[in-house]
Amino acid sequence: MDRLKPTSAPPVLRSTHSRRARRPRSRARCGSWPPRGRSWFPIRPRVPLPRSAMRFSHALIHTVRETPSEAEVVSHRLMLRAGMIHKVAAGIYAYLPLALRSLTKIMAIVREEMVAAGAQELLMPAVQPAELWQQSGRWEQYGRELLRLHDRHDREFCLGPTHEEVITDIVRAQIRSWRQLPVNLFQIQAKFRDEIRPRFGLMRGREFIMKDGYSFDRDDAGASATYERMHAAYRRIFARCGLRCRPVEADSGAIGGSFSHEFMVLADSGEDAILACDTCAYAANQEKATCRPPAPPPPIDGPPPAPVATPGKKAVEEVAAFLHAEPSRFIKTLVYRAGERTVAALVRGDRAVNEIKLTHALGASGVVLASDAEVEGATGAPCGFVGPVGLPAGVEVWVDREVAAMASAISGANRADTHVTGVQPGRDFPLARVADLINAEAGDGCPRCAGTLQLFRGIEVGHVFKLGTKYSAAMGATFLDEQGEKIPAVMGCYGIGIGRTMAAAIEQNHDDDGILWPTPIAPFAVEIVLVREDDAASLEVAARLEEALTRAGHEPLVDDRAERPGVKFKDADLLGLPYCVILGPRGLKEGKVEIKTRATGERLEVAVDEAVAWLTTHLAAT
RNA sequence: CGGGGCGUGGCGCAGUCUGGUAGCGCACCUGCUUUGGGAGCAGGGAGUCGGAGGUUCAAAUCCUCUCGCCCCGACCA
Repeated sequence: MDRLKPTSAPPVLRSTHSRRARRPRSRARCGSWPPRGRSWFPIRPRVPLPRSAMRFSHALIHTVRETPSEAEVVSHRLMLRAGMIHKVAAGIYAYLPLALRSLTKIMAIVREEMVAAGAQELLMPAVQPAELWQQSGRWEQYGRELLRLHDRHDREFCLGPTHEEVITDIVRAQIRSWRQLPVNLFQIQAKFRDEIRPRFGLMRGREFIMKDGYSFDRDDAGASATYERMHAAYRRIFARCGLRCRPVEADSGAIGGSFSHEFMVLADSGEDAILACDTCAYAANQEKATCRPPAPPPPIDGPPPAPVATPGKKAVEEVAAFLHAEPSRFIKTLVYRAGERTVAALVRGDRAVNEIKLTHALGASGVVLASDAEVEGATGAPCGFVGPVGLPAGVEVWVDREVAAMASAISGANRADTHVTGVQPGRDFPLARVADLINAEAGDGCPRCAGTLQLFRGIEVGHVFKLGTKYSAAMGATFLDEQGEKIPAVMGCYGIGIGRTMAAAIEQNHDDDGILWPTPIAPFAVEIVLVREDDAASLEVAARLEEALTRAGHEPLVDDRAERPGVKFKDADLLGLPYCVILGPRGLKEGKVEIKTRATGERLEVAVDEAVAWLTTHLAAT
């Protein structure tokens, strides 16, 4: 501020913040006036560009050349470099103007499709009373991910990680009769989940913007129809956002329920593993995916199990190498604690236990791998030498389907430094509890057809659940049916991570230079690079183009900064708007501008007067 | 919560082992030159070295405690 000495230019003359524009182009041209020091005699452009959000020189867009060290994935890195987001705390971000423009477009698409599919928008509070969560039973179930607060009267609240409780509270107060159903309600709002480890920028934040929708139907058939309608709407939403995405069958997780699909954007940086058939449409999250069940074993009648010394060999790999046998010939016995129960899970030596499947099989709320001491206490054998033959009665034995189908296997002997060979499931230990307990892997057979499963990584951008009556029954969201009978509504719930969708779009659409925005969700449609922003003729054309494009509904961003052209080109590539109009004295001499298509790098020269029409045609096509 | 790492101008880092003038690059400000793919020269502003104790004549540096952030794992959208 103290720099504004009498010699500096009066503010009124700062028609633009362009450094060059507010000082004489050339000292020589001005002779020796002013004699020395700062110029107070700026040349104004003939067509001054007023301050505007669409002028780079005044927009809050601060690009950086260096990659911030915290960014691990490309979307995070590019969003930081392009000045789209600002971290306020771990997993908590401010959305700067550029990001918000894109988010707003995604939200508009979501709204359109949700409304078209029969849903109504509402807005619920972010802060929710503990009471509602106690009614659904989730106050206890939901762990520390639920951020709990106390108000000044010491009453308990939480920050909403999701809104089943509140929506059910609303509907039970509003809905009395079957005539009012079905209803389908959604909101777009900031959610808060106190993630153990937020990471990857907007991909897994603690606060995040989510579209969450909830449907209430009279019966299961109605709920299924709504589910299908939402499923279809989601496909349209993600397609319109320019995402290549695939619905996969999913585990319904803590929200509870019976049937669910996740919408996965395929990306190497994805946190979820997906198995998809190479032949049919089967695709599922690895948490849920099954593979083709094994063929029943040929009947054999081998000798009884024989102990074999395996000193110090604990891991399957070690024992397998020691005995010169394939890991797939082993039975791996993993001891879990599920509440008060002690469970032995038997899987083939080359397989990994899927704890979610095990939890479901047990009907438990969760399982934890037992500690070494617990293992030894329960089985009498040190960890690494536990096996199914001769386990104490207190241990509940669960057998994977593949193990049940093994003709003869090697397992721990329940004695230190010893394994047994020739173990025959069914003969040497009971097959009372058999289930699918393993992670399906790439190369496994498809459960639906003769195809083979392949492994992909994906980012979950949307999730649809059929909830059933879990919340409506617990919280009394009932209505009277045609027979005058009071029954709970059948619910569904439908989420879309808005910020995550934007991040996923960048994951899927970028190159070494920056983002390649899909047109429908690009913050602006076109960037006009003023090669020489101090050139009056260029400014005049830029102003005309900007106005015409705006009138045509195209939202241009004009880079009028007093930077060298190279800087502007690099930033244009980084921001990645679909089209870039390069406007400089060189082309203007022939009445032309250059239009660059960001995604392909194609450039062509068009007459100034044709640029708007060209862009209109091409923007409409994408 | 377990394991690992990092906190030094807005950003990226050096300096810490071996205590002694806080430094570099980018960004920012000023001037001049330059101007179609991240310019050059000159000048300048900006840092309680995450915080609190302690040791010492002297602490970014050594010790103790604490807070924050990042990565791997378990958890989850």
